[in-house]
Amino acid sequence: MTVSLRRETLRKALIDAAEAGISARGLAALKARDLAREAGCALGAIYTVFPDLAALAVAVNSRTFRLLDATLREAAEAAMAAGGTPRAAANRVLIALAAGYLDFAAGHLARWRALFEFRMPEGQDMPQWHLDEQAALFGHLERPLAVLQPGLSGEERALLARSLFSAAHGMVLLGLEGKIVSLPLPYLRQQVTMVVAAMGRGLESA
Amino acid sequence: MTVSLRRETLRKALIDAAEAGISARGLAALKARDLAREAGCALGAIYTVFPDLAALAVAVNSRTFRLLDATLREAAEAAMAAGGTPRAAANRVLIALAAGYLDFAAGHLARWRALFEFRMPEGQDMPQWHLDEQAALFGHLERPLAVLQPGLSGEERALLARSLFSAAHGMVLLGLEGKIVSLPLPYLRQQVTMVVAAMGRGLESA
DNA sequence: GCACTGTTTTGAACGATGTTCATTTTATCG
DNA sequence: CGATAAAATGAACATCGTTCAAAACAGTGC
Repeated sequence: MTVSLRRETLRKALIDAAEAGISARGLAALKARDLAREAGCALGAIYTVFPDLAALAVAVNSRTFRLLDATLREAAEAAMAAGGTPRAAANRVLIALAAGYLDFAAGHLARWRALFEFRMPEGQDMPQWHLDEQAALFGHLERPLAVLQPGLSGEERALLARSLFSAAHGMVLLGLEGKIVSLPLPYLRQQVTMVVAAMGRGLESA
Repeated sequence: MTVSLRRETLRKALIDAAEAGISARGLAALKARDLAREAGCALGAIYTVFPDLAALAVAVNSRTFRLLDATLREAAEAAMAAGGTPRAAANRVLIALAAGYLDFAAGHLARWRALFEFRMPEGQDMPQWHLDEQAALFGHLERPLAVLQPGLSGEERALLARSLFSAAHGMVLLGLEGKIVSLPLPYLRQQVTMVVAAMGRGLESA
């Protein structure tokens, strides 16, 4: 009992330290010895709680996904609440989701990058529960799409949601890539909303 | 004279070995000792030709960018040659570029991934000539966009080209991500062309 | 208290890695 | 050929993630 409590405490301390390190210096700076020092434990103690550093990185990414999920949910609800026709609201939600995604990425740059930079070590693959967390993000898009494209089957809608998310993700990714040469955030946001709006119009006139 | 020839030979042998290694086992498997063995040189010899392994990775990526550039040019020309109105041709070119990009990524998966997985070591940044190679890809999109959106300024068109490329890149990236859960290529190609076509329609009706 | 036993924690040690640089080899020239 | 400069070499170093024999600890019976 006390034992597992101690382990749980250490687990949290390690995730906290890893999250802080990633936020400050990026995923590549996740070093076992730094973590042990930061969390106040022995080097080997890390491996009594996580099988390896990859599992710790997944734990951090899982936190980030949950935060992103909450952020997108909030953005969608705010856009939905503004009234208007269902189609207008749905279009607003799509744009709000894209803009919200961009703002999240820009506002938590290092942690957001870690979501996609991270690769499982050779031979292992992502735990299913983490893949599910990722897939859940697409769900935010499916609701407005159901309004805009009521003729689509559930599977078709899921595919389209995935594609739209991916397109927005690409714009955010390449838009934030170079810290120096990249666009100022407001211009980038304008581009993202413009393209998403164009996709919305194009889909309606399909 | 003979000296610089020998260096040039070694340089090519190293890039060849690195390219083969990346193609077969990914960017993460770029190991100095493997390269030296493969290229038939001493470990230290690598550092007489490249300042570090990052520079070697950039050399490989540069090759890949040139190959991608040629592939996209070919795809655009083929789509252009099919005739029809200028607008129809331009729309075809946009779709052909997206599909061509997808096929390139799927057909040279590991090398294509290396283009975007690679990060410069702390403190250094990408050589400008390599950034230029990347930016040149957007140029392929600017020509059809000039037809579809003649009212745009050069800068606006460049921005839009960048955004459209980024959107397509995102779809390809996430579409090819999971080796297991990912879509079969034909379905993915259909999604990409569908979304790109929708963006084209949406932009026309802006 | 103490001895015995099983569990948990620890950090030195291991194997890999990128990079350096004293040493060795090779080339050049008088 | 001998002397000197240039180039190539690979052992050595610093830094990783990870392991595991040893030490510290916790419980139990007497």
